[in-house]
Amino acid sequence: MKVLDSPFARKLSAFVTLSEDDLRALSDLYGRRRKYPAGRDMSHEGQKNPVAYILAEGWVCSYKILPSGTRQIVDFQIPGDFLGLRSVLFRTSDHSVEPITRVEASEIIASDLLEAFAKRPRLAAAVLWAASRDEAMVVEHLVGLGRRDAPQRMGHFLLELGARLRLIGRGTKAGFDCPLSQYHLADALGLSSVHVNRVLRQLREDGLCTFRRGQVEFDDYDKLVEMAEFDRSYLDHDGPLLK
Amino acid sequence: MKVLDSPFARKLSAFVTLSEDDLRALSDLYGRRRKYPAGRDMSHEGQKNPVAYILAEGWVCSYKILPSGTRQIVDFQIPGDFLGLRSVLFRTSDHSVEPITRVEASEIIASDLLEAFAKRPRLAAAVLWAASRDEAMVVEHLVGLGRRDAPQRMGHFLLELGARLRLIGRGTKAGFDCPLSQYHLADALGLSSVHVNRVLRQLREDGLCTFRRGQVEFDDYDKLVEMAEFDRSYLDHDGPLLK
DNA sequence: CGTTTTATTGAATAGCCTCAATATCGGTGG
DNA sequence: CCACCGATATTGAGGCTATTCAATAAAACG
Repeated sequence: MKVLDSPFARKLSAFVTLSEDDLRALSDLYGRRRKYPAGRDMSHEGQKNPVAYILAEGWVCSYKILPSGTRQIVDFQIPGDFLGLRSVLFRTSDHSVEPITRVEASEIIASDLLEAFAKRPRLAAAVLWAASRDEAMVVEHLVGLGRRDAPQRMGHFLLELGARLRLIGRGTKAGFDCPLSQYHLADALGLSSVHVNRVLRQLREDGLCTFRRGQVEFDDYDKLVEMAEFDRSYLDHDGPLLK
Repeated sequence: MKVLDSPFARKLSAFVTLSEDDLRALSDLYGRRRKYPAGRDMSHEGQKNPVAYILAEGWVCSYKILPSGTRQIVDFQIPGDFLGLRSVLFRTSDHSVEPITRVEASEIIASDLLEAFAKRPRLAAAVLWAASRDEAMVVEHLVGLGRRDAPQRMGHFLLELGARLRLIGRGTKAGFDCPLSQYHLADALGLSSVHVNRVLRQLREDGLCTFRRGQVEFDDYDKLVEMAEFDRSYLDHDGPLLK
């Protein structure tokens, strides 16, 4: 019953009711499991091999590099997340993917995926739900970059991560383990790493949360939610319409 | 042969070869055509009626309002663009939609769409391509907010709009008609309207482009491309894999 | 342990914002 | 057709946020 308890299954089950058969179909999907070392890119912008994965273990980020050399991280993937779902449907991936920790990922064969969708509509619905949630997160990220100041952005980001991790049993309202460096935070939040450091200090001194040595602690969860104007409804919207 | 020359068909045809039959199936999709006045929202955040449209005429924007009252525009839709494709698949739309000009849009019935997809895979592929391009634009927008300064952001934005409009025959390398106010630009680019004004002046004085009285003129297209580091490859990536 | 990466802090600066005032545009009704 | 009005655009002054440069400290790694 390993699959039933995989991060992927846990995440989906939280929003779409999946039968035993659905979950079994899911497990059949999993192809070869591969490991990737931290740091070396798994795929590059413009690359042309349509492969998708489900992250089983570890964290990765998707990013773009600008001509000036600066980097913008678009999103992070944690265990249970899809990786490159879009690049299965389209030839080129338009961003690069870097593993932040050592990563284990199960390859998904595009044709298998489509077949499983045809046979098990609830599974298809669940995966589409996940894809839609990912898109909602990107939109929320965009809104934050455009209209939130640094402390709010940071708070919002940590709260979102926390909520995602709780869903797969890797975090609580008290906090979570986080392998991100301040450079990662800077590149995700559109800030300089220096300022990230200052903002983290601010949050710590204000008794909102503490990020130290790979560990995020929510010192006052509710106050942080209020300060960051974190409204998690975009994360747990209803599942797709099932007829 | 009206459909063959609709903005939507023009856009799709530029990247996926569509047969006469494909285009006819497309035209059958179009439901009632509706008009909406400028200014009043077509749909609100959290609304629960899954309707999708294809924009036939006019401009709209999708945005989110923060608790503080500020607004972040996520993207603009121009003739030929899909509207609310996601809200057909999911119950709630997570953003609001405001028509910028008077708008004409054709309602798309969700079930019709899925039916047409089953019968005409190339059409499905084309629509998926369009959806993927939209997502790529959102990502590029995010990158701009995170890592580009105001003049670059503005230049990039105008160039992208120009490229999109050219695709539907509403613009050239010389410029295009643009109904956006400086407030729209500000809310899209994450700037204050005051600063938008200054940036536009800067671009004008530098001989890059002129935005005045609803008209964008590219005074030196190549120089603007260089200054904004505009790489349009995300806009015209290959069509989807067709077996 | 030495070496590299990551974190921390200070000082000076640049970019963008807010507030506020004025000008211009576009439409509307007399 | 003109006078008026609200919406949009323009410009200045001053302030705050986040940046860059630079130097040091602390962890992490082999």
